Amino acid sequence: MRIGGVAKRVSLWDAGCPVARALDVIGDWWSLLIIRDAFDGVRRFGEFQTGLGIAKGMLAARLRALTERGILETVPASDGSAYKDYVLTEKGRGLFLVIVALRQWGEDHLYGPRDPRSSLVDRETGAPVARLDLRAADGRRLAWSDTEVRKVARSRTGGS
Amino acid sequence: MRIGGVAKRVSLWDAGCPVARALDVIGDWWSLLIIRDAFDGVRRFGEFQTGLGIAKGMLAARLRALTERGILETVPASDGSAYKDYVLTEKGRGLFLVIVALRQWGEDHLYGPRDPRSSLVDRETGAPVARLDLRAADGRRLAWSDTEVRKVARSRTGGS
DNA sequence: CCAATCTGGTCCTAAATTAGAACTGGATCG
DNA sequence: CGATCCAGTTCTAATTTAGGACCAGATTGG
Repeated sequence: MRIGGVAKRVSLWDAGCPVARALDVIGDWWSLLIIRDAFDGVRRFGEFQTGLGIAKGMLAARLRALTERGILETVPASDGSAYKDYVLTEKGRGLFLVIVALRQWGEDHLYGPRDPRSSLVDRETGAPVARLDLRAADGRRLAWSDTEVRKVARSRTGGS
Repeated sequence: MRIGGVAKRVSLWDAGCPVARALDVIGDWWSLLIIRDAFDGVRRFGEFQTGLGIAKGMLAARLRALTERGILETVPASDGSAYKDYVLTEKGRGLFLVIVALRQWGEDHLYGPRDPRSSLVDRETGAPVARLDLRAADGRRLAWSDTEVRKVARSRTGGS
């Protein structure tokens, strides 16, 4: 007997691991790109749609999900029209360093020295921002091998 | 006439934006969780499979893709058996700060004060690591609104 | 050495998700 | 007021995912 599985996407929410839970919220193909555009000042449905090249149905579903999860909120359009803007909440703005970390990794490992790419700069000086680094509570720089995940209770869904 | 679309997943690779290109490589549902587990010392197929609760077919496909993309590599099993281990390459280890940024955001916004969760600590002192922060080249702390993405040439695929 | 079990996959099927295009209804513009 | 724009919704087809069954080597136990 050979019955097919149920393809319902698994949820990562019930994990003791904040990484898993974060990915449950923003770990799909489009959410972080929408959020990236929101950081760049994109606010309107149509702007997201043409900028990303995403299907309208997907975009509508993602904007709805991100709004329900408190990452975006809708406000009256800033141009005075009857439409609405999608803007980041405080929680959504908290994702800035996730975007920056992705950007720096991409710059380091996915482009050749001459490949054209955008760059994140200090608005005041125009110079590229510094690299992120991990530090101990007392300020010492830490490599990944200097750290470990302290596990909590028993959780069946995630290692860390 | 009403024909359905082709559902082939779009590629983000051809973007001038390092964020988009990074997500093209590790932006799916499972890759970052596999990488997270690899940082925690998981090396064997079966360990990933039972730890993540992922279907074996998906896991095999993801490990293959991550290996092809130079994020993981296979080495002879460390226990001397004829099997092989999956370990992070230098490129893969570069994703550590992405995981840390996701973790810190999750800790801040997805858990209540008493919800049990794992924690990343300095191995030497056992104290939680410091929060990531963004700095200018000269060391000034920067908020997201102090930065901007400087766009490059014309790229039709991504805003930043 | 042989059988049972374990490991690391592949293959198949059903269900869910995605892409793309058509359609719709209200807002705006001329 | 008619044409057009904006922001979706709806529909269909293709792809992806989840979950078992299945299978070939490696390992273990007797």
